Amino acid sequence: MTIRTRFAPSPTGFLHVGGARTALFAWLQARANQGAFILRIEDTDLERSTAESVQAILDGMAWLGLNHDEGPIYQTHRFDRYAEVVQQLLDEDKAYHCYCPKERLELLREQQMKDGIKPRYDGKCRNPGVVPEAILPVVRFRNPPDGNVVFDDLVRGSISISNQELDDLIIARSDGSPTYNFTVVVDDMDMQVTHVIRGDDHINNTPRQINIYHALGAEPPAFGHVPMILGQDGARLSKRHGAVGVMQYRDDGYLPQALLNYLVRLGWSHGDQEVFSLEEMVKLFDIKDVNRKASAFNPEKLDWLNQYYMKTLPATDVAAQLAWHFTDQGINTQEGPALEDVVTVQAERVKTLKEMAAHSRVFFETYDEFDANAAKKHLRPVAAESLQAMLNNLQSLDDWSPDALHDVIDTVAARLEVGMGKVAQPLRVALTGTGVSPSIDKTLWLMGKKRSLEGIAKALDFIKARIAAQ
RNA sequence: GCUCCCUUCGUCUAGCGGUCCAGGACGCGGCCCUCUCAAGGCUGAAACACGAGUUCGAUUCUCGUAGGGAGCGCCA
Repeated sequence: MTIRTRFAPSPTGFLHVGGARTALFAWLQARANQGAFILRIEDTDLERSTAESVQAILDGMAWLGLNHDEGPIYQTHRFDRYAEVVQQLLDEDKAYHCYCPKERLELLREQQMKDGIKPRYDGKCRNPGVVPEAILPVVRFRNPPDGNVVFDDLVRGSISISNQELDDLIIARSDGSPTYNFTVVVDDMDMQVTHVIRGDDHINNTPRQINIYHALGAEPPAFGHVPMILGQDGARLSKRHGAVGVMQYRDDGYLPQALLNYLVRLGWSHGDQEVFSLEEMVKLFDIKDVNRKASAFNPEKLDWLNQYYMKTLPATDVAAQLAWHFTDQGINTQEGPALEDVVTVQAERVKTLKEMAAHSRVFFETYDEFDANAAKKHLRPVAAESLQAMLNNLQSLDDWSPDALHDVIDTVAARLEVGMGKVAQPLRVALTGTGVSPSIDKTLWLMGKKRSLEGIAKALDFIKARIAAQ
């Protein structure tokens, strides 16, 4: 049997990390078994669904690279089908019209809560009675009155609930529109979904959905309920609480590879392995290895993975993503070092691409003035000699490579009989205006000959002015 | 309130009755390296929620307790 999974978000906001991880697990379950992955948009809530949200979800999935084989299928396009199945259930007396006004239901709920029992519909309209004229009925599913629903959850094992806990849920509203628990079943059945992988907030819905499958004469799929993701404070992550959209991670400078790797390790493991490419995940993933416990989102570990991928992915791939951030920060990279070279030297000193772009601005734009503290500390009169020596030696250097540049610095330091630091720090300030940059040879290299010489000259002027002012 | 689910270092996790005075990773501390910042290497502190069973032996099995989460909608 071909494995078929689906991701079925409702378009009421962006794709957040919790949803993204659920999608990833469903996607992996399909890919790991040469199955099919279906994307379905559950937009039956006309009030809250928006086209922008649909687009945001599509964008998020595309950025992560979680491609689907079928869909996106919109539930709003399937209303005829749902109506047909509702009618079928009605005809077979597996569903019935309910005329109970909302007010009565309210009261019932309150009373039941007060009596310490689980609130549920009391079945007043189960048996046909007088049909009130002024009320548009809803359709309720006739849930089995007794027995247990038992299913073997792929991640949690056996779960059992008594039918007496379940009530006759509404499957069609008074305006005829179908409701969630019903449409999922019809869709998963029609789309021949074999493995339903979703958040564990759906565990309680599963038994009633299983009953609907049975009423429809269909075999229920296998269910795998993955745990929630918690915020750093341990509270559930949701659109309203701390969850940011996956596209926000793009904007913040994270690589999709890093986010995917981080997400997959939240709740899933393969021994002690921490780093997984998407290919490896596909090869090693098994829904049975997913944890039962909710896990807290830990930004530091994401940072670590992000840096890891910036360091280890081909520099050209990283550079392609980095370009977006330069543009985003208004940095023109036409004149200056190749972006791959920037990646190569900066990857080990920043956590995100956003930082990388910000810290690399100096390689593309001349700084305005020296950082006061750095200049005060390093652009002292004593530095003039080494800066002048560097200027002289650099002017005649044709091979502007890190190795050659390194030799020049060594030579100057040796001749002046000073340590590397005495030469490097003033030079660093001269080149970048600050006391912090990549190793000095790499900084020179990225800066390029012309701007390096300009910077040194500027620093020498600064020192002269300083001496004159004394 | 009722029902279902969950419980190993701060965090993510390994563990599937003896191999565990519990292993890895992030983070944190120390040392080394060092031209700044990093990166890297070595190293340290840090956990089986609690209580009963079962067993020769429980982190691992069972049951309670406590704590946490979810659901109980004409939302999905």
